[in-house]
Amino acid sequence: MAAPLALVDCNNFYASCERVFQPRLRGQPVVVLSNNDGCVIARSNEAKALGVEMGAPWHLQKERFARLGVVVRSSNYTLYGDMSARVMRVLADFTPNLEIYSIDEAFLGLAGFEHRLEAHARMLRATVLQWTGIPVSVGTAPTKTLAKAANRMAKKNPTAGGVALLLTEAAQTAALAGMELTDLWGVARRMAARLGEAGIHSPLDLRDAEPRFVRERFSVVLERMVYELRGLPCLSLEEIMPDRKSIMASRSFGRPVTTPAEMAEAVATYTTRAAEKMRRQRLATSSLIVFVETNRFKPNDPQHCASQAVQLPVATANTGTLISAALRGFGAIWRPGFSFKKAGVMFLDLVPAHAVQGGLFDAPDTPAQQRLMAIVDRINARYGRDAVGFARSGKRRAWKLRSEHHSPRYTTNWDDLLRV
DNA sequence: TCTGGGGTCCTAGGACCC
DNA sequence: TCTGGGGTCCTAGGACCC
Repeated sequence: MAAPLALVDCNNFYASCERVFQPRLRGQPVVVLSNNDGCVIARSNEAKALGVEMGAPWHLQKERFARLGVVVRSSNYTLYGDMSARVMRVLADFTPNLEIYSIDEAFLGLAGFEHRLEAHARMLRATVLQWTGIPVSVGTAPTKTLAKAANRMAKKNPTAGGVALLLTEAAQTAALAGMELTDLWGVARRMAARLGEAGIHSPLDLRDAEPRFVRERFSVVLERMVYELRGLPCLSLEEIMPDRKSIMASRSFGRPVTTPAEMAEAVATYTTRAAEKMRRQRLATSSLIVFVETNRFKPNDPQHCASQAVQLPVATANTGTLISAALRGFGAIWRPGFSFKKAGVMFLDLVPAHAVQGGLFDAPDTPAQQRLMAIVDRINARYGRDAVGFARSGKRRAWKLRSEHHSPRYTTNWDDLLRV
């Protein structure tokens, strides 16, 4: 059998975070609301038991919540991010192979723990609870897809104690028999409908389907799922988190926005926020999209949803440059006479940005350049963060050198660099 | 009045190249 | 009748996830 892995998932994560800091909320129905307090994005078990739906618009539920005694919290993403980091640090003590999958989930490679998988899972669960106050569920299985299913069992089954293992085919068959297609990781409503048309009505049907048929009729993704359900791993543990491929900042407005000045301000604000996020991840962009939307929930109002891509000559993480580019794009899609509900900015074509303060950015391409960047980083760490940077002029890549004794100059000669 | 904010991957089709 | 074939890149749109 493949080396087992575990999926650890924080229970009702945002609601649990609120409880850590307000213990009196324990045992009470708690919901957390989205930005602008628009709709429900997290529910405690007690709230779920009362029939509170995910995504329920708050303005339609206010009175009902009050009647039922549901405690309502506005979301606090900074807090949740911090709690997430604490949980992940504890998990790192329980495996050498950790993949942080989302703010509240992680996969743990468990090679070497085969002889005590259940005890390990229970110890992990107790430790996370004790050190962070967050309850988690642990699902252990030979593949990620089955670990997801195991995790679901651990959550649903009150006698499981938050831990479930799907290590044998018999256990896997029994578990899948109790699930709907849409309970599977990667199958949502539309895909389930299409599968139904092909005579696949349950997770067991899918597991036992012919992989080639599934690939031809559907996709390679679904074919992989067939194998995963059979216990043959197709999705590996990704311990190194790859760089983001896009970064977005967008918001719905609390009230309709009709003037270009207000819209432009929103675009500038979101651009600033996205640029901050991007710099935190040491990335830069040469391509952005700005978009605006009217209120899609008011079909009788005039609708205008538009987006505009803007290309920059070089990758940058400079807020001013990005704002002026975003506003240029905004100018192309702004139309008077509409009530806008939402706007946003997305950065694409992200490249590693080795920061040059106030300068240009570009990414090292070749392995040789990457090795050189490691040297550059060390020089900068020792002599100040922008002692050496690099830039690009047209298609020509050049290193930008600075020191106390020389004015900045560009070079393509590595030996120059090593003399700095 | 009021309905989230992020992300990823795959596919299909067209342009273009040799 | 047939009208090269293979490869890459780009874009738009769909589907899914947390």
